[in-house]
Amino acid sequence: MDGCAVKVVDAERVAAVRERMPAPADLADTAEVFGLLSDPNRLRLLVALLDGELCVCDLAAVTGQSESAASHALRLLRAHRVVTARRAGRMAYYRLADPHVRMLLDLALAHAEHTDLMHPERGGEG
Amino acid sequence: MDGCAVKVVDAERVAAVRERMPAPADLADTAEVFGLLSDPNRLRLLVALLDGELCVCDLAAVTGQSESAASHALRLLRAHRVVTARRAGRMAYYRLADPHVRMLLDLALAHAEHTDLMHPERGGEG
DNA sequence: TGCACATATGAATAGATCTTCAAGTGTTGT
DNA sequence: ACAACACTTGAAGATCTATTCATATGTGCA
Repeated sequence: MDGCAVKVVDAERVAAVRERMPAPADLADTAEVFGLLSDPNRLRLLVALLDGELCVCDLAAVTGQSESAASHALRLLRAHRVVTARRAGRMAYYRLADPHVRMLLDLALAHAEHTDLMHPERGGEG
Repeated sequence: MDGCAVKVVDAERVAAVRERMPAPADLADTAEVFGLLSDPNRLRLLVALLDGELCVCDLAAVTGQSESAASHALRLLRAHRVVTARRAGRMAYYRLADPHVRMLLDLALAHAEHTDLMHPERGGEG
């Protein structure tokens, strides 16, 4: 149960916190989801999809990246089941597949905008 | 208003979605926060701090990394105001500084564990 | 069939990130 | 002052990630 090579000050606290630590798999999974949201272009893609589905070329246009880049990003998101694709002829319409990611996006963006209002000095985009 | 080099299928939708797209600075900021949460070790650090403050060596012990690695990670988190440090003699006690990050963590972890219960086949840890 | 289109994919390069090791800062106790 | 301690920092190397260009897949239309 203990294989840690560093010293400990408050052994009791450490043990308690370790107890409550989620399973490594859950942590890894969560970190991966956050990782998917950590790229501005992917984030733009997902925000664009909050309103509903869009095809790849429109997603590329909205997010200002090449279709190839968008496709690569969507592929990643698809692999992690964050989005799903619906094919209609030669078009592919993507939509958000994960309500949990939607919540994360809503929460994070609301706070970003809110924080921006409260602390405009931290950076802005004139 | 339009400097995009790719073609568009549904110009109206594209324009509308562009309207609703948050400011680049907000997007960048949000992506950065997600990026901070996208590393398993940093995530562990933050989860450990959900209960309250801890010193660096205990954080290192809880998260199973070297003190150096923990310190580097905490430095990053501090730089982005996700955690703050309180100094007490030669110890440094870190705590979560950003309620918004706390919400993100709660939400994401709850979902990870929940999803794990519902879809255990996606991966598990003995 | 053949061509144009919408998307997908692969390979390669450039850039970012994480971990480690070594050394630095400031504090406590003798 | 000195040494042990808790933490911080810098630099280097290994690994990951993102973007681009070229090409592939598959659809629709003439």
